[in-house]
Amino acid sequence: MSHLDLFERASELAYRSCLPHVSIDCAVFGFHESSLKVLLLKMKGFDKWGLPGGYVKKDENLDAAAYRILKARTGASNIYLEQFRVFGQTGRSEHELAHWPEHLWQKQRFISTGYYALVDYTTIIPVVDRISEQCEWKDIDDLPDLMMDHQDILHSALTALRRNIHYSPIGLNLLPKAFTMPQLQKLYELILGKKLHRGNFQRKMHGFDILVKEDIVPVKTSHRPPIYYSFDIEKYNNALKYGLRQEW
Amino acid sequence: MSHLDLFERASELAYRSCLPHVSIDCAVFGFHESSLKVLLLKMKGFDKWGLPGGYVKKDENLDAAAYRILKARTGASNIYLEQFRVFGQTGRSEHELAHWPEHLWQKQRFISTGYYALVDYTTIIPVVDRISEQCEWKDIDDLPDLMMDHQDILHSALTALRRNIHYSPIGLNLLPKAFTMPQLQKLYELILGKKLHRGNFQRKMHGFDILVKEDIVPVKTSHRPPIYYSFDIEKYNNALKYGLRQEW
DNA sequence: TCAAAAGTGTTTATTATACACCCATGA
DNA sequence: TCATGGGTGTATAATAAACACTTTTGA
Repeated sequence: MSHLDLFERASELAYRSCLPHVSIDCAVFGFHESSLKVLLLKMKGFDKWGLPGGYVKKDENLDAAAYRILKARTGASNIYLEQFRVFGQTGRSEHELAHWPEHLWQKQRFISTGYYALVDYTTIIPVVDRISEQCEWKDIDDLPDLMMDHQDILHSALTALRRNIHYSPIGLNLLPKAFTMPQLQKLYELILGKKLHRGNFQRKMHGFDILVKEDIVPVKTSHRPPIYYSFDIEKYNNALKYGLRQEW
Repeated sequence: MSHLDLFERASELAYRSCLPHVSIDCAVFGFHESSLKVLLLKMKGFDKWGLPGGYVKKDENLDAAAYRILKARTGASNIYLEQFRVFGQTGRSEHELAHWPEHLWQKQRFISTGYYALVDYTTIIPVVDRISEQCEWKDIDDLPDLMMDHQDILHSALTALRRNIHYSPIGLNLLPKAFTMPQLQKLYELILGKKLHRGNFQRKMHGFDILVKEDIVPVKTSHRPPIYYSFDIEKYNNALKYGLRQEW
């Protein structure tokens, strides 16, 4: 089946079941090997990458649609999602879809709600579906060309994430269940975009009283193995209500 | 003409010129007589109040629509607007419009983008249009019953405003061109929801170096008349980039 | 003389930021 | 012995928060 046929099919389906003019775009963040990653996909027939997204069923809550879209794309449920901005400029997709036939659903003007998602990199399996040919993690510092206004959306998501760092359980959602102090620090440094003082960071984190030591056999190293921690979720959430203190 | 006839007319017009399923709701804040006000209106045929809102023309940017809606409602252009959240639950308006005929535009499901606006109370003239019978400032601490989920939206707007207080030029937009230090302090106290220490507040504000003394003949008082200030807009905006320091 | 406004001085507590050590661990 | 991680002590600077006092102004 040609790419266009695929999109024709998707178009018909969407006309029947989804709200016109309303869409969702998601910036899915993950943390791996000391860097921040974002889940991108390449649609068949496009040479640029894009954020995963989709449409809202006529009878579906907006948030529920975002969950559904991400579940299909990552296999994971219970994903941490945060709405951060609406993108409603006219002509957002005009240039990109110039060669498509007018009657296609995708050619409509869309008002897109941007969500960012925080996921545990290790538990996600990027899913390539019928209309995409690749779905991969890309390093935030080494992004490919993005389609439409997805560059803006992603940048806006990162800014929102940074602003929310003291009010969102980013550690809980971006790290594996058990993690080390250097990992946690690195994550904060990446999001805040600056180096933090190791000793003070450690003291501060322990001061919040949200970390629990885990008995985990460390991987073999040629030096002292790190201690593994997990979050005391209740205490974590409680601490977040007041904000984990700002500034660094 | 009956209320329903009016809405029928509006409905037809909207079907022709607006994007279906997409709407805007605005929380317009003003400051007057030591209290925070919000602009509410009462639609004909309803006994509850609501936030001003409207729809997006097929060829209009989302932000532009919000400006247009507010300009029509207040007569003011150059209004400070900030998008803060999307409200996309199903059945948001179901209960309220239960008795309306199904074919009306207004009976659709709407995904509504919430904006908050900061305006100078003294320069605004609330406009009653064809479909509303009242448009008035209401005290934030003494609100009437609100229709649909407008209570939520308003609450959410206030929270957003509070979070942005150090990053938005709230003084510039909520106060008249010339204002006094006690007014400015009162405004901060209202938004933050707590008393601030007068001496420290004054010192801090002067420390930001964003205030300019104005030569204004003070109103007659039986005590020392206050000094009038205005903002040095350039310095104000510059200071906001780094945030006007948090916490108080 | 009073009430509201303006302006400063000062103290205390808290926090951020740095620097400097110490020790532990496993190849 | 080295590299990395874990932990702590301490000193300084900056800031928040509180209290107090003085002065100004116009009725």
